[in-house]
Amino acid sequence: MSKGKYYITTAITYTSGKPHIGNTYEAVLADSIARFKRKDGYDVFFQTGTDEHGQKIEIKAQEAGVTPKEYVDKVSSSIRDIWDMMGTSYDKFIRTTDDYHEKQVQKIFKKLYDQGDIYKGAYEGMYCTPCESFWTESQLADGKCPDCGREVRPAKEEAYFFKMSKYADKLIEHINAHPEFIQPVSRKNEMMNNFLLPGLQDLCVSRTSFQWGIPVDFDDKHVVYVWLDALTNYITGIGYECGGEGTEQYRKYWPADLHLIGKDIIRFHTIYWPIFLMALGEPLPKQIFGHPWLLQGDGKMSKSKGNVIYADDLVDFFGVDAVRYFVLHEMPFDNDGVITWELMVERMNSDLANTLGNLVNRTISMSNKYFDGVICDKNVAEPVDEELKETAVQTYGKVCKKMEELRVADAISEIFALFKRCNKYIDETEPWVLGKNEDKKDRLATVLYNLVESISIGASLLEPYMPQTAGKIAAQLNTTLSSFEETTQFGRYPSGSRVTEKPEILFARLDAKEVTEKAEALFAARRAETGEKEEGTETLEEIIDIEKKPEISYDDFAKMQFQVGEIIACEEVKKSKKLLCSKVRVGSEIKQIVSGIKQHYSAEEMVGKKVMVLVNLKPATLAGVVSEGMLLCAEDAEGNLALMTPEKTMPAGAEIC
RNA sequence: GGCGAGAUAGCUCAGUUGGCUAGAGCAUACGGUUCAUACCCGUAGUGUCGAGGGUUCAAAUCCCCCUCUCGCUACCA
Repeated sequence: MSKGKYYITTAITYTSGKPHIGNTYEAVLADSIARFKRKDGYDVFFQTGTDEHGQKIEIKAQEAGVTPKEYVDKVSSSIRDIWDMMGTSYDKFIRTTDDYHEKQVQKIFKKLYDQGDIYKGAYEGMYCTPCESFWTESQLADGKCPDCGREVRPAKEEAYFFKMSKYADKLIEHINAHPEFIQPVSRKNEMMNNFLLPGLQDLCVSRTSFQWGIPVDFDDKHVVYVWLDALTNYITGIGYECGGEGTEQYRKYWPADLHLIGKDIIRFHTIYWPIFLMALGEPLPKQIFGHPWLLQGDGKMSKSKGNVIYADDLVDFFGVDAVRYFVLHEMPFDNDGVITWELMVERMNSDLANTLGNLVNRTISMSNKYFDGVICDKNVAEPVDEELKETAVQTYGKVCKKMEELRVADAISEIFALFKRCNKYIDETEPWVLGKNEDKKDRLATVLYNLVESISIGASLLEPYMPQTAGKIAAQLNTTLSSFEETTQFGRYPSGSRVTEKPEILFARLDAKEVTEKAEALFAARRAETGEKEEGTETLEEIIDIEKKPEISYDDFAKMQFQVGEIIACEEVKKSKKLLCSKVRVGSEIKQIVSGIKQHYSAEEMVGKKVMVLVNLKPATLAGVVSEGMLLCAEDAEGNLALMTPEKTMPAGAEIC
């Protein structure tokens, strides 16, 4: 009976805050695949969960005045609530703070250390004691400190590293031998060309800069790097035991058949994760699919704009299944999808309300009108019936084919093609004409039977994607949903059954303008709310935390000379995407300074600005152009830059101290 | 700068190994119908298939070059 096991995972969601619709999309996509496979006869295990360690969470908890654990408990359960609301049928919701997970991660770390794959090394390579600075190999000048020219030595700041290079060749081989391993294939090239072929750097797999992580049990100053922690959830969640056989469940389900992840974390899943597994001697997952993103159409989503769309907003407006339909349908295979309120309404009206909802409604209405709701197959067939029946019984095969390639949107379209065919069938058979002629009663009954049966088949196929709706349709038709196998036979609907008297509207038509206005009001309210909070607590917008650097002495600071500079000319650096070359007057001197800010400032608008310049920086050549200093900028979390300018008018050359 | 993807109807996109008047959905217009949630069915479209050149009996499809967009990556003092 069973077609075998199928283990599918989503990425685990980071518990730093409420997930937006993009995260939810992944859960719904995985869910529809899991439900499809389950119904298709596979023994499915679907795992999702939350990733709960790291510095960001430590800081967020501190801000909120709670312990990290209290913080993640709250966020994790809210994420789980959203997944539940969306009807995701996960078999396991793992949290990286679960004790069995933490224990296994510690064991894994120890094992890798004992077998020499993880070694204790120095972070950032070279250290110059007088300057108290770390330098990477590439920063060194003739093997010496670029600052003072003195000898450097390996750093004292210790950290654990993983020997990535040891397994690189094996991984390259594997990827080449299994073209389906990384999906979509375009991602495969990126990984190969940018990381694997040039040679992998060893990965630092421990941190000492914060506490909120899994401690390295034999060296408790260190916590395990979040990715090593997070990735292993895929095995710990189903019972992996380091150094042992693992549970029966583990032996049954591993390796995973599909890791569904966002395209932004492909690198971790296609390089680091397989290498960790190789080191552990475990088989590699069969496929990693980096899905595209769901973007908001009108400008980027941001909390400060107050226009972030959350799953529960959409559910309030449209209902769970409509949202599931939308995210699944609107997401193409390898391009990013767009979400706007207008598009939501359009899909809602044309596909859900008109094509599907109205079809069910009109069919039931006619059944009630002509036969008091009793559906009987009188077997008065006509040639037109054949085409409908054929479409109905063949849909499963078409859906299946699309699902094999993970083309979920296309699979759903196939089902809707059946519903459209039903509408056409009504037009062809003209039941209202048959209804006027007593001799045609039996023909009319047959037509309605065919319709009800076709709709039942469609609903059964729709179940993995829109489970609630499928159930509602079946209930209105007073039947139960069929297995996939059964949808390939026409005529399973029990003749003589009675459909509901009063069909409930499945999807109400919506007015785009009203919805947009309502959404705008919601956002305005939200902005007002965050605005109040800002005033009340003095926390403005988003705060950003960056990695802390070691304390420096005043002498260190005094070495740097900052002055106000006036930009008197500026042009683009031809060969570069990001560089602008400015002529900056600093006192009586004119310096040429190259800066990576082309994406934020045009050459024209640079001219005339008074900016903060680090003037005594050693000159360097960038993209073939000499740069004799540095323009200072502030940078936000998205990488937007703002030049630092004096708050009052100051002459070029004024010292900044 | 390196690697890669893409540019097709107003919009979102399909077009397998080059082959007959280039397609689908939505939106638009017109016609039909009335069971139904002003719904459904049909018809009609418009396209220099990004620009230019080449191979071929034949190119949206292959080759060259150009422009633009996007992704990853490097640089971003």
